[in-house]
This record gives sequence, structure tokens and C-alpha cells, in this order.
Amino acid sequence: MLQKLDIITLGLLRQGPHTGYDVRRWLNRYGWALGYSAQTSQIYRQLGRLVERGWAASTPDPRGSGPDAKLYALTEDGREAFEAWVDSPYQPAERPMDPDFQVRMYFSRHRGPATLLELVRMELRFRRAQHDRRVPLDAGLIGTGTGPRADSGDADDAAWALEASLLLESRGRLLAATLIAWLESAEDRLAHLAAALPAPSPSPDPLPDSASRKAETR
Amino acid sequence: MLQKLDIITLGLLRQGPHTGYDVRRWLNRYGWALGYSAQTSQIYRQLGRLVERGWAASTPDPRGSGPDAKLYALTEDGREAFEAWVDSPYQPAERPMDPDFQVRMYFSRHRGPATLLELVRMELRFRRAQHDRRVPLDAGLIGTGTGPRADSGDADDAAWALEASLLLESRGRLLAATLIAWLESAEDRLAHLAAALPAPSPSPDPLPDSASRKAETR
DNA sequence: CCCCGCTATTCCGAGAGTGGAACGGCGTGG
DNA sequence: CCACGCCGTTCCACTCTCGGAATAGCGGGG
Repeated sequence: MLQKLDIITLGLLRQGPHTGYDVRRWLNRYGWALGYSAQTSQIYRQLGRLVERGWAASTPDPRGSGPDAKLYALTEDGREAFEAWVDSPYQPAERPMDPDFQVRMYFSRHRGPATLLELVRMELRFRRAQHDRRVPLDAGLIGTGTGPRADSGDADDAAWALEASLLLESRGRLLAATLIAWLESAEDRLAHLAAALPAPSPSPDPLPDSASRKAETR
Repeated sequence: MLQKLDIITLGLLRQGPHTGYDVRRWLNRYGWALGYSAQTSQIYRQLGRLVERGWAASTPDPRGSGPDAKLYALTEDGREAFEAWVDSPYQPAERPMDPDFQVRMYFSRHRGPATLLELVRMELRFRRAQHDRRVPLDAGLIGTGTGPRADSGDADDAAWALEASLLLESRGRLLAATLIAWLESAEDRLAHLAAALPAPSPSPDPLPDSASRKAETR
């Protein structure tokens, strides 16, 4: 199975040849929107893996300063593997905040609104069902039966512990509700767009180039 | 350094002896509030690690059905290691949705509101700063300069790609804003509670027992 | 003049996590 | 009676990820 970093590297290389450093810069800057980040070492390892699998090839690219850069470009196999992934079935992740969905959405967008609409709908269905299944935390705190409590502190402590847990639980519920709300509005938007332009076609877009360098948002 | 699962197992065992299955059940049920989940195999491995380090000891506990269960209990060293972690400095994670904060909050709650208040404030400061540093995604899509664009599709495609990216970006911003809002309200709440009860004291609380079994919320 | 930050890549050990599968006995509902 | 779900543990082969350090040359600011 293809991992997140597989997709990200393939997806970025699909837009044209890039160096490991380009990928790193892109991730440091925009990774937040995907909820993903990666160590430098990992990125280069990943690019190495792509070459091993024959999905990318690197050509040396001399730079004015420092060591030569390696420009990685997708091979035909790589392109095929990537497109095969886009067509592969999507299974929403258990953890709602995992990058899976965002990665899928970002790197499937060249297929047009209809594809994304389907994706969003699948995610929405899954998250709604998941949301309904949630068991309140306090049940885990209070306990409903058998075990005779060992040594519960005074009532104040128990009350405080419950309070704290409920606070934390509210975080989860709030974020889940927000996520669902966003999915709903995205569904709306995409439905309109899909109706407007029915024909999809692939097109590349660039990574941030060195001209717009500055802070790497670390 | 202690990992999340280290903390979770230590924190749960601190409340009294439990089997690997108990931990698994707890995680499946309530892990969502922490944004964390783990494979069964991993839990047992983790418990084994605790024993290796001398932080827990297991005693066989014959059950009516199936194989004997192993009841894991914290040792004195384990308790110390756990409390040392509670006192250790907290460094917010890069990725806002990583379980780090929630784990910290949940398993520090026995220290009382003041501790959590400090924790929440640290997290809040960090997330606000991070939020301000975000670079809009479209800058990464449009590109500002040097590289001559290879073959950009027609304007429609570019417009659509931007549209899709902005949609995804709005998800990130919305969730970040929601998270910050929650942190603010939590700060409020904790400030009140801390003012009300100044004296902290540790107290245990139970895992969900078998009486309240039912669905494991998968 | 010196230090810092940016570009750019490489290497490595350790262990965390994935994604199953296997086994067995009990109780329950159909 | 049979199937299924619950309880409970174990094992495995990877693969991914973490974290840090090392190297190097250039340019700019103080």
C-alpha cells in the first residue's frame, strides 16, 4: 500500500522535477494544511525509495553554491502508480485528524470537482457514523458496577477529575462537529462546481520557488 | 523520552492493576478523545516493555474462560517515572492535532486545576503563534517568479485547482481557530476552578469494567 | 571579520507502529 | 446445535518515523 509520503512525493513530482530540498520546503510551508510533516532525512529516504522502485529518476543539477542538487523527475511507471492510487478505493482513517483525507483531496484535485465531491461525501458519511458511536468519557471515569472502588479520594477530587475529563471530551466533540460542518459546506461547494464544469483534465502547478523563499514556517 | 503509549499505560495502571485487554478496551472506547489509537499487538508489547524496565509487574489471574489473564500493576519505580513525566517540561507538538496535549492533560489531571491551567496556557500561546505564522496555500500554487511555467492548462483548470486548494486550506484554518477557541474557554474554566480549590491531591479512578462492556466503538 | 542562516544532501541507530493471523474457551441468541 | 461475539494473549516481518549530526559553500548583516 502507498503511504502518505509516497503520495506526497509522487504528487509533487507529478507537477515537474524537484529536489529533495524543494519537497522539504513545500512540506514545511504547506504541510500544516494537510496536517502532515516529515523529517528531512525521511524525505530523502523516500525519494531514494521512489528511484529504487523505478518511479522516479534523478539527474544532477549543479548549483552556484554548495553541493550539486539532485533533480528528481517522475518516470512513466511513477505517473501510472500515482494515477492508480488516485483511482484506488478510499477508506477513511479511524482517527479523524489523520492526514489521509487531506492528502487524498489535495492530490486528487487535478481530476476535477466530481472526484472530490465523491471523496468528501464518503468522508462525511464515515465521520457522521463515527460521531454517533462515541461513548461519553465520564462512563469510563465513574464506572458502572462490579468492582468495589479501591480508595476513592474525597468527593471533591472525584468531581474535579470528572470536570477535567469532560473538558477534554468537549474538545473532541467540538472538533468533530467542526470537521463535519466543514465537510458539509465543502460538499455544497463542490456540488455547485461539479454541475458547472463537467469535463476534467490534468494540469500541473508549481512548488514555491526560491524567489519566494524567506521563513520556512518552523 | 517517554512515548504516548508509555504514558497511557503508566497512567492507566496508576489507577490500579489492569490486563492488556483492559487497556485495549479503554483505548478503543475513549481513545478518540485523545486522538489516539493503537493496535492490540502494540499494547501487549508496551506492557512487556514496562515490565522489562521494572516499571510494572504482572501476576497471573485465572479466568473462568480462555487463557489466564495477566494483571499488570505499577511498581514503585513505575509510579516515580510517571510522576517525573508529569513534572517534566511540556513542549507542544508541531502538528496541532497530535495527541500530545490531550494525553498530557488527561494524565495530569490528578494534580489539580492549577497544573492544567498552566498546561493549557502554554498550548494556547504556542498555537496562537503558530497560527500567525501560517502561509496561505495559494502562494504555493501560483508561484511568484523565477521558474518558467512548463505547460499550464487553460485558465479554467488553474482556477479550479486554486479553488480546491483554498477549500482544503479553509479546513485547516477553521480547525485551528476552533482549537484556539476551545483552549481559550478551557483557560477560563480552569482559572475559575483553580481559584476555587487551591489544594491538589492524587486520586485514582477506574477503567470501564466488564459490567459495562458492549460495543467497543470501532 | 565573524557568525548566522540558507541551500543541499547523507547517514545512522533504535524503536514505534502496521496489519494482520492464530488459538481457545465461554456464553448467548437464533 | 451452531455461529458469532466477547475475552485474552502471542507472534511476526516489515516499514516507517524519530532525532540528530555531519558536511560545505555562499551571501549578508552587524
